[in-house]
Amino acid sequence: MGISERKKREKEQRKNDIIDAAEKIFFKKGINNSTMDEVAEEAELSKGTLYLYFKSKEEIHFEIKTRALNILTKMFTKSICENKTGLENSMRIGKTYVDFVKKHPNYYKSMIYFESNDCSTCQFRDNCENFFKEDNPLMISTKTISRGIADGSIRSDIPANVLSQTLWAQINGILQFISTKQKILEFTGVKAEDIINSQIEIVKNGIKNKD
Amino acid sequence: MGISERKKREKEQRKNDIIDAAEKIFFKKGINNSTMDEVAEEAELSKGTLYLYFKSKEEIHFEIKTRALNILTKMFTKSICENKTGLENSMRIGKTYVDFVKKHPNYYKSMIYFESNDCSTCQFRDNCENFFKEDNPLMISTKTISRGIADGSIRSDIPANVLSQTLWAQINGILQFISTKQKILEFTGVKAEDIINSQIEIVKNGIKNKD
DNA sequence: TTTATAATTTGACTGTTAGTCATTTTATAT
DNA sequence: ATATAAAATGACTAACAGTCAAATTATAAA
Repeated sequence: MGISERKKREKEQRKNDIIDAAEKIFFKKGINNSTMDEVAEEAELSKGTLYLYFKSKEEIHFEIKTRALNILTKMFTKSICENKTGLENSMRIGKTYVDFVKKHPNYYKSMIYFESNDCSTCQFRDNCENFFKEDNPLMISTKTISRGIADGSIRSDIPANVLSQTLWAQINGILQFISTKQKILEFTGVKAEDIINSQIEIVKNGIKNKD
Repeated sequence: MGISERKKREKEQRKNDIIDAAEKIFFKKGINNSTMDEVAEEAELSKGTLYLYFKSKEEIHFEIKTRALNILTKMFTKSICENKTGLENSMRIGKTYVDFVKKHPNYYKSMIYFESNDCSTCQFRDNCENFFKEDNPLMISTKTISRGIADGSIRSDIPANVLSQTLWAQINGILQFISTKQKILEFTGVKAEDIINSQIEIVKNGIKNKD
């Protein structure tokens, strides 16, 4: 039946409209200074309606984070060149993540917002949930590293998934530092760029194969 | 005059008692599920009194974070051996941080709680404030790396403060990953220990001098 | 077209909690 | 014993996430 299909589509559309509205508000004022009433007004809906589509404010924010991860996943995928080594592609992925943060600082913020809660205590949905889907940044990184080990460009004494998670954790730490500790950078006269370059240097030397 | 000195001492003592009480409550239930009324009850004071000693709930939490950083600073200081190379001491510092997280998981959580807000938008006090004091973990790390560059154990092409901040950011990322992404570890069959060892391997190879 | 039914939306309302402040209690000085 | 200053109180306010009975709108049937 065509009507129920249309309704489903409309429902999905409305969900997206709400996320759009929330994005505008959250990105402008920060999630903690944004109210559901403001989101409702931006979406031209009543507050009650928001709760027909989402269980909570946090869930809306989770959806924004999911958008962020989807963008990042696509960028990772694009950054891989088939004719380059695994090591080179791994480095390219890292640089792509840096580009992502520069290009989408608000999406990045929505990602790190969740990082302070551990998944075991998360209320409604899982902090890690997005990483059990087939396509996600960590998975892409792991595959790339596997290829790097296979093609001999990356050291083989650390399993690909361990190495991948280590690098993922590292780069997250680096990006979080740069994004949240501008004052330390200023105070010590260090440029974000310096940290990035230093990170690249360390990783390159740290993971390359030395046969 | 003895009385005003005693009063100052008592005031300091009371502040500490309040932080103690808040610690008990926050560590048991998590800061977001703890109320100021609960803290007041634990401290055997009225809620109003809490606000004579602290401007806000967040400020109390900030004090807990400061305690955490003080403990970590002491542990870092202790872990340094004068008769070891700068490289060895840098690695020891990293391992000490891991020990800290194992020994004081709640203090560690109180540290990462602040990491999602960037300093520029912080309301009352600065996310980075603790790092402008003479003694702090990052400063100790920088000094150690400087010595490592001087004694020839650490590569000299990256300035000590840049390298130090890079490693600090890295290890924070690693520890945050391990603390908050247990489900990913489980799902992929990776042990926290594996990540740590992998990190150690990468850093050692990444920063050692190769004359 | 009219009426009945189902789906969707509304916004006033509730409960919770951070933070305030006029009043009371306690400590010090005279 | 009295006056004054310091410290503590807890009832109160404001803000806001989330709810739900009632109203509105869309679809189906007569």
